[in-house]
Amino acid sequence: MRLLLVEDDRRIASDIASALAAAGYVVETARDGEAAWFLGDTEDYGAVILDLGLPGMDGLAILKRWRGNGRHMPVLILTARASWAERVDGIDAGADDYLPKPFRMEELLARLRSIVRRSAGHSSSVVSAGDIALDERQMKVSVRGVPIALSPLEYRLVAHLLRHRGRVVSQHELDENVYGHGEDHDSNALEVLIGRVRKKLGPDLIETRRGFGYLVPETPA
Amino acid sequence: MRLLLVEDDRRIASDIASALAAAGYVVETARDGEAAWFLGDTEDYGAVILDLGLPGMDGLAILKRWRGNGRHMPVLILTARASWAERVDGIDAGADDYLPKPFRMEELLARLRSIVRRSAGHSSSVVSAGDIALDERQMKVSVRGVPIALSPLEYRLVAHLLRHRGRVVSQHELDENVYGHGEDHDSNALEVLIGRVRKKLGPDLIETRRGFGYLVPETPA
DNA sequence: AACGACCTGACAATTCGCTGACATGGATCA
DNA sequence: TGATCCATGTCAGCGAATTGTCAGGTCGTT
Repeated sequence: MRLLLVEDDRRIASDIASALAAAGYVVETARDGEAAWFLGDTEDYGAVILDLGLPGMDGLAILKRWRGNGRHMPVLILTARASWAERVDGIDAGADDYLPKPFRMEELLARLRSIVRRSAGHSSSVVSAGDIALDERQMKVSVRGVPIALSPLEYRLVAHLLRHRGRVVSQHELDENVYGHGEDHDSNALEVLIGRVRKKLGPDLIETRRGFGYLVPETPA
Repeated sequence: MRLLLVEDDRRIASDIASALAAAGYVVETARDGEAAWFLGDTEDYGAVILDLGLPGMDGLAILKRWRGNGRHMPVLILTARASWAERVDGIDAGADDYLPKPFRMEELLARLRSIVRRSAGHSSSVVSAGDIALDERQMKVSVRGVPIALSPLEYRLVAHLLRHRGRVVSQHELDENVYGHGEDHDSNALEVLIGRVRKKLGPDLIETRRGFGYLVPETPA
């Protein structure tokens, strides 16, 4: 999953970014309000982590402008200011959650999982489709209860497809969420990856929609 | 909106209930775990406010059982225990938000608004005309429930016609929406495409309006 | 009847996605 | 250091699906 991290302090940003990367996310960072606003408005992220103490543009104003433009990705606000009035403001501005500094990285990850899960309309950190189950907390995939070892890229691919099961996901969207970004697309790396995942998880999990993308069907019970 | 408030302390329960009532909610209260679990499992609430310090049954266990039974209403957890580990547990159990006591009533209301807002906003994206149903999320077309495989161009054609069913769509408009733009057509590619779609979905779906374009009637059959 | 709009079947060129084989490069360990 | 494994990218080729073209046919309108 692709995340936007908005944090002006380089040290903190890199700490958070590496923790997120270790948890399997693709992270992009913005260090000022302008960049944050532009990226959040034009790119698609699975979630945004937004520090309110920004130079250039107020974080809440950015959030409100995103929401005003119909951007609905989940947003987790970070701030040193922890008064309840601030929290109310943040939540009413359209934030999905609010985390006061200092915080434990574990809590950040838990809240992130929560808002992502919620925005996908699920209530468990385990998603399943057919015989396949994905446990996002443990980053573990199993087929009929048998755990299957996946490489990092394979895991991201499966995770994104399962989070969006029941919907056709374009190759471009997969590119963005599995690989970082900016890859020249004269390569068939994605197709190879799909093939490898199919070999491991069975050929029926991922359907091809020629010309459009891939689909993991919703399990019809 | 109808809410379930789970809180064993009568004093606190009535304080919260009256604040919620003042904000325009209809509130029902459960004072022990058994009642809470039963009500949450059988009734439909817009949201649940769940105090963890319950007699009878642990709040998190109740929440997990709800989620396990497919109850997806938004849940806001209240608790005096405010350690980060507890919060992580609550969120991972499927809570939508977590509010440590003591709290301001304004913050409770703000968080409630937030989780309710979040849980709304799920639309179906299925269009149908007569026997034909189009699921735009899955890019799937079915006739009388039987899924039919369509090529990309065929799908775009059907999608555009169904989105604008009940009105005549000109060949030019179809050209623009099915193919990119700028095609000189001395070709009858579009007519061929129409033919192929009719062969797959039945000859009655698309009517020809000679000299004007094509029409998918609002509800044939 | 004549004309033009539209339909149909057949065919060929092209595109698309899949696969197996190989190359690269980083991590690990003796 | 060198051997080895694993993850991943690249490439070439295959096979099938897709789609434009064309050559008639059909139908409706005047």
